[in-house]
Amino acid sequence: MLEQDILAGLNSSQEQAVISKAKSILVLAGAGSGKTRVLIHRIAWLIEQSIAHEQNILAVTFTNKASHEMKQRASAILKVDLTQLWLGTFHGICHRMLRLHYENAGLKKNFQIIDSDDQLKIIKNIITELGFNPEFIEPKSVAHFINQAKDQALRSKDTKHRFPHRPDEFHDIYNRYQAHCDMAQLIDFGEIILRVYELLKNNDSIKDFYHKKFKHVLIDEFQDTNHIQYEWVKLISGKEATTFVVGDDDQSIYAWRGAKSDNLMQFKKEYIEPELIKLEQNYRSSNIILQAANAIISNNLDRLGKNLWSEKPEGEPIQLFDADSDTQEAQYAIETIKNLQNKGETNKEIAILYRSNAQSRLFEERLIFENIPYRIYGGFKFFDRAEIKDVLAYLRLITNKSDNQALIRIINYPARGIGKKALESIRDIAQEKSISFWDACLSIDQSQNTRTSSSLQKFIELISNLENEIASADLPDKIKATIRATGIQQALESKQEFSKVENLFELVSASENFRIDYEDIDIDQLDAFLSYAALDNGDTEDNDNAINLMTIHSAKGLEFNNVIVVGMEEGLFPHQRSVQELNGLEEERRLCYVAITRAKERLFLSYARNRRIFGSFISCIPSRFINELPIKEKENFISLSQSYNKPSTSTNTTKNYIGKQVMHKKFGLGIVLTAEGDDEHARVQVQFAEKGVKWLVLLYANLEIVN
DNA sequence: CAGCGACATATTTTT
DNA sequence: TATGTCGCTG
Repeated sequence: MLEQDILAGLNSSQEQAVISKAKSILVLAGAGSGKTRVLIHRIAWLIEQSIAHEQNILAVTFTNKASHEMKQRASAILKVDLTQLWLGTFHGICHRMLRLHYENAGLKKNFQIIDSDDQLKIIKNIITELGFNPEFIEPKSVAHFINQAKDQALRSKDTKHRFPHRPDEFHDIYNRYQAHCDMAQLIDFGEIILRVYELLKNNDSIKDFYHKKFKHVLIDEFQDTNHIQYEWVKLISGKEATTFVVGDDDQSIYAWRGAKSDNLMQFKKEYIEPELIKLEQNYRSSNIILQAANAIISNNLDRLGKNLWSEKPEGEPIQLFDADSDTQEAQYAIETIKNLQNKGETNKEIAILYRSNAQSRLFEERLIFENIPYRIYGGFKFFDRAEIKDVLAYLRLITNKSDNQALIRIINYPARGIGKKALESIRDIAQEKSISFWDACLSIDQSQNTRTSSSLQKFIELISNLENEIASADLPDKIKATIRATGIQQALESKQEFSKVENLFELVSASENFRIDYEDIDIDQLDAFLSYAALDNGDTEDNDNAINLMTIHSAKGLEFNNVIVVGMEEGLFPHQRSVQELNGLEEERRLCYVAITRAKERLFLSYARNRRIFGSFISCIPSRFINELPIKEKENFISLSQSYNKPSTSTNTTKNYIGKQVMHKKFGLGIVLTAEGDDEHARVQVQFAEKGVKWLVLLYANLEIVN
């Protein structure tokens, strides 16, 4: 492989980033500017030029998808299998480190990862145990509190003075929750990072090991890192390491989850003279689309500043559709799709993007009606399906008898006569003797001779026999045996739930394809698979040619020839609740920026004047983001509107004002937000550009409709 | 212990 | 509207 091949086709900024020899490098990469490419090519460059061996490189992403893609593309360029390269998600990398140093991290070899579902269940149990009222101490708030604390590297002993406004119960539950997880050898998502953070902080020899190992640390989507991830990056990079971070503050859309795009600035301040490289040439979108994106995002004040440009032609105008109703909007989307199909566009190059999941329904209905294949992203994850979790719970219990959560899940599924009462007494015994639920089961079994105890006896035998049976079997056989011996398959079949049975066999084939990536880890195949199930959503690349439906959040990182952004209305997008949050509006605007920049060739925007929300119709006004578009340049936009229901003329006139731009002699230019009343009582609420929001009686106000 | 009706609840969710 | 959770009853 020649040097030119790795650098071929890169623009000068991209090349600068790829070959930079600075100690710390901050790449501000605009949407569609080839950021993934730069990361991949830099890894290839470092290896190819023998600047670093692959085992001396650490590359971190946020999603499994991104890390898979990077690994694949990097090894394609180098034409080698990059087995020694540490490339993965924050959680994947940290999990690997915990497996390597489990003892130093205070864990046993068979520790397991729990998802947010399990976490919530444990918290609920603890709230009940402590006798708190879940009406006041909401399990979800507590979960959020705990996760937030862990994201800031805070243990329960620290939270009391850091969050003094929180009720004492929160701190107590956190304390108890962590004790429970430690006992059961379970770690939640936040814990994966926190444990490694503490491990590196407190164990110099392990830290030194990684400082010697990793000479190049590369982080993707840096704007999405939270506090502890940022600190983790600092900890794992030694004095000799080069730190290379890539991010885009304009695409920070996870601030509500604790992501701090400020970390980009922080990096600039904290690292010694980082080389700042901006990737501003966009290769993705037509110029008209790019100009629209730039216009939107320029309304944000909190920006590092970047101006995307493109050598691409203007391209096709953006279509703006003014729909009477949400159903008409759906109809519009379908017509648009059909037109695109007639132009030869394939379905997988068409996406419908919306702000919230509930909006997908109408589009689905129309697509089904028209027999157009579609795919919804971000819905159910394979490993989250109940039947899958049931099978895995059996295996979790077998591999780790102190996993109470797993036991609770399956002790009576399929039903075997161990009800609530029996479980209560198990819980009591476990609490009293400070033992696991499993050990509690064993102790009950010995002491009594009742109906429940014979059911328990059978349960214990089932688990023990299964454990023996699969002890030396390979992974797929372990799963097959579990499906069969536990009666899960039978239970589903008798309920005619055949698609769930199919999923069970999909689980078997998932295990057949599973292999442990890490040779350096001494880990049981089953433990590895269970962790994989917790950390990977099991999404498989599917190649069927279907229309893509997803939220804007899940569209980040993707691109399509044709993008239809629907529901561009005040209250929906920007979402009502975000407008009230601190900096919420700017995040919504970034979301809008992300939505627009997904489009390569054609962009369609639509809003509905009336929408059914929670059962009742409400009237809506177009999103402020529509007004922020450079619509004056008419040739760049096609505005479409169809009125099926002609508004009646004399009465009911206020409705015609909603959303319109109006001119008032005293107050100047404004936009009508809502209206009420008829005839001489008709009033409108106007948001004036300079004078704020006012209610005006139409009869006297002398409003002039501008557009 | 399953099944039903009452009741609240209703952004976004990389791991 | 639609979905999930809770508590009571058969």
